[in-house]
Amino acid sequence: MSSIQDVAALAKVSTATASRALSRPEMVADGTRKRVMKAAQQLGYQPNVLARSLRQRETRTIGLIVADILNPFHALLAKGVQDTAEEQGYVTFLFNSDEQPEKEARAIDTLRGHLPQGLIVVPTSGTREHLKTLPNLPVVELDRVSGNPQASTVTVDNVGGARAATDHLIGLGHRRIGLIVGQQDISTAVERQAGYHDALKAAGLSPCPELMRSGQHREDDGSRAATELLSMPAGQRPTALFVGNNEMTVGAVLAARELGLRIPEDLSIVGFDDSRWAQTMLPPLTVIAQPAYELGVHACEQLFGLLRGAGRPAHLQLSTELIIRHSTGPPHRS
Amino acid sequence: MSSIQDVAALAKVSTATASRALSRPEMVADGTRKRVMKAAQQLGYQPNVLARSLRQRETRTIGLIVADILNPFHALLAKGVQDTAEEQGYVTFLFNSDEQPEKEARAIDTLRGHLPQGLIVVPTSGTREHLKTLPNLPVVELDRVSGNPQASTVTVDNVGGARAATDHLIGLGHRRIGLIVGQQDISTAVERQAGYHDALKAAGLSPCPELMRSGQHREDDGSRAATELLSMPAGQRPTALFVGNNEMTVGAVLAARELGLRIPEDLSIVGFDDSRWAQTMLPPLTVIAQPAYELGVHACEQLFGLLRGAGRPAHLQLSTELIIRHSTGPPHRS
DNA sequence: CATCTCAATGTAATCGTTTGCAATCAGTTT
DNA sequence: AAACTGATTGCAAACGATTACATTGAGATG
Repeated sequence: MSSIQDVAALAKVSTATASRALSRPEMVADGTRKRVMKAAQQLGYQPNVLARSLRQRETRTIGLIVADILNPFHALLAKGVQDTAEEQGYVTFLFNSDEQPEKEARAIDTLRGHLPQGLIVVPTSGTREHLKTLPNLPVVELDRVSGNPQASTVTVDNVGGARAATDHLIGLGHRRIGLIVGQQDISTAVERQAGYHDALKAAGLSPCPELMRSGQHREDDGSRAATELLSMPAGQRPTALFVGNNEMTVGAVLAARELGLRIPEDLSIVGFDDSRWAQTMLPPLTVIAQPAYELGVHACEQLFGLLRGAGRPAHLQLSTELIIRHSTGPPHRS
Repeated sequence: MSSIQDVAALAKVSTATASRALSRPEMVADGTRKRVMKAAQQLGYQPNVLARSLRQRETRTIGLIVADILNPFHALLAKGVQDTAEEQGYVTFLFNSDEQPEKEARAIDTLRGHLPQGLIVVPTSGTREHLKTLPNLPVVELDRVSGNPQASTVTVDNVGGARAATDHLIGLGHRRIGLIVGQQDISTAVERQAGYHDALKAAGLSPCPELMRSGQHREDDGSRAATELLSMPAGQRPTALFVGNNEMTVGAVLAARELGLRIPEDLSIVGFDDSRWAQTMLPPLTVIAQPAYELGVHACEQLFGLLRGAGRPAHLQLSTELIIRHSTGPPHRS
């Protein structure tokens, strides 16, 4: 790799002038600038980002930690962030916490040494604690919130979404509606459960703990929870399920199939988060859709706001949309 | 952020000693080492990777460019690479080419300035050209090959996989077997087409151009191609399809449904690449499964081999596996 | 006791940029 | 002609680490 020294030598100027010719063209005489440009071109010169960042104390990188890159929702978040960052000339360091606080801690530690100028994180239960090692870094929490008062947040209206899902089921005539959500230490699970509660109460139904399950976010937790709920005796078994995230929804659908329940005749299902899987499964799934890519974009924009010195943390909430497909219908008489 | 200067000052030693205490403990007296360690601890010292890399001319980072992070296959590749790199203390810069050579060129340019020690890339048609700007960088091509003689490659046995898929269909009694693959400038598409050819020839069937379609890798290209093939008059219409990648397979399945064809009664389908979607669609899809995560792991290991100076490029080919589910069956008499 | 050895530490150069400050020089202005 | 201006350019100091080389001093050796 050729350095700016080489360029300067070839153009017969000092490194200072070479540097200025490339990054502050207006400070340099026309002829000189052209000579330097040409030299740079000839040598295929590419500035060494490390040296530049070191000197300028500005790396033009941001960190991004998602909880599960294999989950299409998170992949979309990541793409939204990364595309937006790139537009602004920023490079994204992408890490995966795999929902494990320890892995997240490691990612944060690694990140620290690379001096990102900001961090976007889909928090786990450990995030609030881990972020204390980065006291002055602008942080945006994405999709979930950790309770850290310093951080900006970009989320969806989980309560409203869950409420809409549950209302939809109630409107179809369901009275025993099961709930399956993720871990109780993740904000989205709690909020979606709250929306479910609200809807039941508003309809004069009393939330019943036996119909509610929570677990990890994984497919098999969803499948286990659904199997439990659906194995209840006929009169007590829920006639509909609201499942709080896409992975668990897959599990729930498979469990229902396993038990020979027809959807929607024997069981209605609403999932949270749309996906191609939801669109193409049979029957196509009724869902609460989230603007995943836009969440990522907005998180990144929020972060750039903070970088430009928009002092106080902001909280942006996007809305969700109920998409009615064919996995929901009136309950079977039983 | 505190620097090694701060640590040195607090421990009352020179920066040289502080540095040694932290990275070459054996060179430093016990007592001093402890003092330095403690000081580092107290200040929450984290070495500045930029400065270190600049001095050591070794960044401990690698670049990874995948073609489509939203495609679960690529997400798995990425995870395999990243997990493996992390184990070795390397950080991965992940970029997305979105199958566009220009985006890939930009990614490579950005990467250059960050001085990665190696690059893993899922090539597009432009890769061979773009890599010329990085003449001395160890490169591993993943999943596809660009024809660059410098690069190591980690791929699957596409010819064999496609042959197995086609043989399976032939074995079931199909004679008019349609082929849908990606762009002809991507090695995997070409190889899978070759495998399909081989199988037909070996069975004494003559490959028929009207039954073969290629397009971009996207779902709608698959759907368009399938619609064309399946709209042929009854006697000419293929009774089975072999589709060369996961995205296009989705499109093909949806097109078949759209046309009211039952799978596998009216149409058998074999896809390339297994996925959750393939497992859970109805009926579950017969596929050629690829070890996606392992591909990523091996690519990373190959790269580390090159970094440690294993001079010549190596070529690793993993095998695929035919998984017979329920999307394939004997042809309907017609 | 002089000398040698070797472990422990310090001094200062280095990596490749950017940038504050000083120097140069041509063209005005007085 | 002296002094001033302002546009170009160069010199050298940073940024924060690592490391070649020099220094120190304590114990071993003759």
